[in-house]
Amino acid sequence: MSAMAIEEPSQQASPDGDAPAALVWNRPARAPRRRALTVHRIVEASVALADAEGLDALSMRRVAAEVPTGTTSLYRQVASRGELLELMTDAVLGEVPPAPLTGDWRTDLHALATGQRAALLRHDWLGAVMSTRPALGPNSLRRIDRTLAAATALTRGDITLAGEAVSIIGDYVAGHAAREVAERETLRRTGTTEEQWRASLGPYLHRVIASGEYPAFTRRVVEAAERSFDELFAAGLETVLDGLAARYGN
Amino acid sequence: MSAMAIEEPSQQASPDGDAPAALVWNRPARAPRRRALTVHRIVEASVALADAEGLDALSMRRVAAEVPTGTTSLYRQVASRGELLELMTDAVLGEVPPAPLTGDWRTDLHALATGQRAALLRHDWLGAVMSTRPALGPNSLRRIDRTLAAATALTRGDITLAGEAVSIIGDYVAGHAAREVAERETLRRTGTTEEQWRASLGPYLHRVIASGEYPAFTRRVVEAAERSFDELFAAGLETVLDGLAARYGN
DNA sequence: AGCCGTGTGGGTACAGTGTTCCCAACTTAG
DNA sequence: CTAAGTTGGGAACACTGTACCCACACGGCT
Repeated sequence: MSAMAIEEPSQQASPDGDAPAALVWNRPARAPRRRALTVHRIVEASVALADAEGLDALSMRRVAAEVPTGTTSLYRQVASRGELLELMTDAVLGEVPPAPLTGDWRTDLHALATGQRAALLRHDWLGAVMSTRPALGPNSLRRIDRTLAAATALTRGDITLAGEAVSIIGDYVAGHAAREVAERETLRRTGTTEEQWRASLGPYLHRVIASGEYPAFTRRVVEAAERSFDELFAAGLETVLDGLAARYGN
Repeated sequence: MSAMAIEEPSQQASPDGDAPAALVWNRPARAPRRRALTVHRIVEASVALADAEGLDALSMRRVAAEVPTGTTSLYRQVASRGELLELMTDAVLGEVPPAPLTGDWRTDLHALATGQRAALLRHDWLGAVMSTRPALGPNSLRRIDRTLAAATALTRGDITLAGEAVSIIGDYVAGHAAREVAERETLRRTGTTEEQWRASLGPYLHRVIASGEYPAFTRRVVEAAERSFDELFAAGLETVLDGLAARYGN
């Protein structure tokens, strides 16, 4: 995201010793000196790759090819693929820092939840990683901290109750995003568009409906109005916030 | 679960033709005739294996070894590993059929949500699978149908709103269970007990706290009372149901 | 009674995975 | 100009899912 200007650690940087600079730049053909292999560069390439092709495509060899570097050179910067996933998680959680709190718990929790959802949708692998290993990096902690602070305004200072509230919101957001991402993932995996997928489901759905064993489901499929994920999330989040207000709040 | 008694399709079963039965049982050493390889047996073994050793251990070769049969014989009953996962999902969703509805939406939705959570906790791989591919098997549909029916009592017959409500509850349940399972999974992966894990986190947590950048998180760690997952789920579910009551209800 | 087509079980092979061990090459210090 | 040491990367190992193909046992026919 932030274009970090990487300084070349060349001889010019040395404070004294007027070396013949012109000659330095005329070095063999060795390229302008390969940038050092850093965790940052590895994580950046990994996030781009996972965004574009999914977690399955994120093999160490593919990452190395994208950086580019040798496969096993990665292991000098990163202990394992798992650790790389953790670094990626924290990196993307830091892309958009949480806005400063307004003091109104409902506004603040709404904004934080929406931001979390945005991150989960922007990187569809994020949910899968976070539901496997706990996110403990600084960016993750910052988000948790701000959310707790916002919830404390709701629970009138009770930190235990604030923790409960944060868990409840977090669980809902994670669950909702997971379902939305699952649908995308299915389309990608089967390589179909939404219409094609729906069409391929058609015959089976008809049999299900014809069986008469699922009357409510049938009504749902036949009668119910279509709801977008955005609408559903908006409704769900309001519902949860209403519940929290009733339970803890004023 | 249900101990299905599988009939041996031996020659004895053939109605006529008094074959010399004694000789049949004295066949080479070919065993008393191997049970036929069925999807059922494969799924059963797969569920057991995934429960015991996790999804990562569920390779086709391991499954075949457990059944037992040859690896590639599995592909005659099951098209791919993905399809096997779908079959496993529906199998475990059918283990405990949903109780008949009482008519009180709150009681019914509570029971259905609790049952769903129980399934997700009983098989810790279930959440990961369901958040990758949509569950469309008969047992899954039955659960969805019953939940929709229960929610329809809340929304006074509006099936669109009932669909919303079901999504919201489902998302919360899935999110909560995912977090609980993630913790278990982490312990298993690192091969530590909860205390060991906490201890290994200690130094890092102290640095985090000492940094002073996460005041609310620090309060949470230092002051907040411990909440079990069961307590949290109970509180969260009540909160969501409260919210639904306020939004749709009477 | 003998035979033959059919379908089931399974071995081999291929392209890929994460990771460890080791070595070569380049940079810097003296 | 040499010595030390850090960094990059190749080869190998024990795995993975799955396509292809081949034996073999059984049911129905002649």
